[in-house]
Amino acid sequence: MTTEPRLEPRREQLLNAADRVVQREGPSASMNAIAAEAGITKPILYRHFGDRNGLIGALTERHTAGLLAAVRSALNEPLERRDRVEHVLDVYLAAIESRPQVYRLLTHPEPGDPTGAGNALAPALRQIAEEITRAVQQQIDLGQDGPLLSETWGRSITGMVLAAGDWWLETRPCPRARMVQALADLLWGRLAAAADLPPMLTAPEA
Amino acid sequence: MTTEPRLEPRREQLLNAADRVVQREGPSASMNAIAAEAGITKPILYRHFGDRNGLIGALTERHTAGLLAAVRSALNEPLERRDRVEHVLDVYLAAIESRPQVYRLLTHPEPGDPTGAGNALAPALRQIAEEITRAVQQQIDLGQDGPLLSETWGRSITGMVLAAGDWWLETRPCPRARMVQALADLLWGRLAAAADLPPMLTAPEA
DNA sequence: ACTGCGCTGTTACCTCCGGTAACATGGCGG
DNA sequence: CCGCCATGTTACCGGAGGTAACAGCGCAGT
Repeated sequence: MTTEPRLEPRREQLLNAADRVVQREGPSASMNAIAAEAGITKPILYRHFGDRNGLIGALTERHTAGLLAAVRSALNEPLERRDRVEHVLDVYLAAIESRPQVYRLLTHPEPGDPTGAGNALAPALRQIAEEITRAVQQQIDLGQDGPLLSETWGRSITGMVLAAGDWWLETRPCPRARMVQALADLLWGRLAAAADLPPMLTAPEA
Repeated sequence: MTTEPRLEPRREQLLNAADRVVQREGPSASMNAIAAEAGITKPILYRHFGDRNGLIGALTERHTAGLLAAVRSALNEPLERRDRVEHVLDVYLAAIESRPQVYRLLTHPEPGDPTGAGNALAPALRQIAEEITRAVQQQIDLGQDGPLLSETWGRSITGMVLAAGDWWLETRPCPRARMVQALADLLWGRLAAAADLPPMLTAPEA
């Protein structure tokens, strides 16, 4: 995105090394470890990327493109609305399932930057949220509240799928298709539509 | 929760100091800074709390109780379902609004612990998620999929409100009541029910 | 052929952090 | 008077991110 790969080959090699280390050790890999994997020492890394945030930023930018493109394309698939939503959910879950370590990096980077933090959504996820917002705005008629609702919902849906996806990856409580159904059902208001259950008595042991 | 306050007064004093520092400097405050605020030096902190995670853990436990109790009570309010949900949302947003730094600590702690991380939901939020799960299970008839759906939805709703709440707190795009409406509308399937918008043509500039 | 420049690389160091070891002090019940 | 226990200290360790200073190498330009 920022520069063509062919123009900065050394940078690409270093990013490849960093990628390998992060796959192996997680996003908290040290700069020393990355430098060692690349067969060099720290100062070179800093020359190329400025600081740690620059490195992991460049690393995430690489992978963000793919996920973002997949989600965007899913959002514009010519399907019935419910099928489209299910498709988007499935694409996201399939992505985090196929390469968990990569997407852990995108979804849960080490904050590091104390300025303006306190945000649940990492940059890659913010981009996804914006994509959802845009899609909602373009495809659905929400009246005059459209802008506020679509902005809110973009972030909300992203946070929802993020939390659900993390939990699903960790505990694998069900196959992917069922998870997609559960999330789509929630968005389709099944929580609101389902019948009441009789209130629990104080002693249900009888 | 773990110990009565009166039994360990020193510990409470230290936690008070830590609290002050975290309010002032955010969750990444150093142990030295906390010790200095308490008028002592590091080793005493480590004697009382073991390590940094112990300290911030004790600190979060303190505040978690209040938020959790508020949410739980809201979940059991005898209202119509929509009103109850709105009430829960409002309680949560009011809480993070009233003391943002405190709830930033609960919702976005410094990970620190590399084992088993990669989870979007901090401990306090996991407890909220469980509370929602329990409420859904007790109050709503979801058929035989109940357990899976309620577990999924508990996490999902928590993640959704977390992301939306963070964004709302940061940018304040609307008053709280409107935010509550936007979120409740999403849960009530308005995304599914709203009318289609005509597909954008390739050149809408004409 | 020499010079300058830009890129690659190194060693050695700084500061700050979480965490620990070793030692000193003071109150208090037996 | 004696332990004992909690309180407190200074001084240190290893490792993190980050930087300064220096060294080689290839390759233009004159």
